[in-house]
Amino acid sequence: MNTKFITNDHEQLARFAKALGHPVRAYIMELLSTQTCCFSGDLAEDLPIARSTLSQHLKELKAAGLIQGTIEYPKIRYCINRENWERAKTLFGHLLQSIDLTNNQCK
Amino acid sequence: MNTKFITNDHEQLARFAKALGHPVRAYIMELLSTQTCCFSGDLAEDLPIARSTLSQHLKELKAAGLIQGTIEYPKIRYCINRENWERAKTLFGHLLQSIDLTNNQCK
DNA sequence: ATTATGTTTCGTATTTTTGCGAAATAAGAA
DNA sequence: TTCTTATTTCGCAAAAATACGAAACATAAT
Repeated sequence: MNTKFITNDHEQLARFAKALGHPVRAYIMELLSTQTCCFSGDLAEDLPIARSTLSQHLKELKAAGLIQGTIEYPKIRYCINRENWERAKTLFGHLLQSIDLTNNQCK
Repeated sequence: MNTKFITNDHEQLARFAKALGHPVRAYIMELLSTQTCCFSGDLAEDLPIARSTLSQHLKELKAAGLIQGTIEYPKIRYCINRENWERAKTLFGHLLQSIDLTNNQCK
């Protein structure tokens, strides 16, 4: 996108939103909100998808910057990327809260 | 998705997130956070995309329940869908805030 | 050196998304 | 009735997302 109206913030928000835009990925992020870390294998036991598919979802979350992985052979420990999560929090928070619905109603 | 782990909330969050997962749609929602309503034609003048493409983005936001349109010939007035926006606020808010990053760090 | 383990990458198929221009639509104005 | 206006729907093409199984990978254990 190249316009003076669509800003980097819009692009970044869209990138984060897109990453959360699949039930499996939403589930993973929610799981990481209740426990500090997780492993691909544990997720695979809960989810009705192939391990290779799960791996791709993790890859996408990582590409969007929402998670990061550290190798602990033979496993890989995934956890939230703090810095980017704060950014997502700010961007979503701004959008969601700024709308004062009491004053924002089409009659 | 059909698993006891992925809930309706995950599905709904993903649906909202997916709708926000494009710069143009993120822009539109942000615009609707600063002004009560907008018209497709006004958006079209700001955005570097075809009107038919813009129309599809509006259609998707509508399908996700984030906006609604009321006809005012020859225009259509778009505004936020209050009820669903509250739901989105709750779902995103829950996910984003629940993560206490001070206690959620992989060493 | 071989095997075992947890995970990813590769190759491929299917579906969905994104985008455009042309045509259709619906109602008000002339 | 015909024209104008704002927007959508249609038909299509190109790109991206989703999914799978098979093969590859990297290291630790045997």
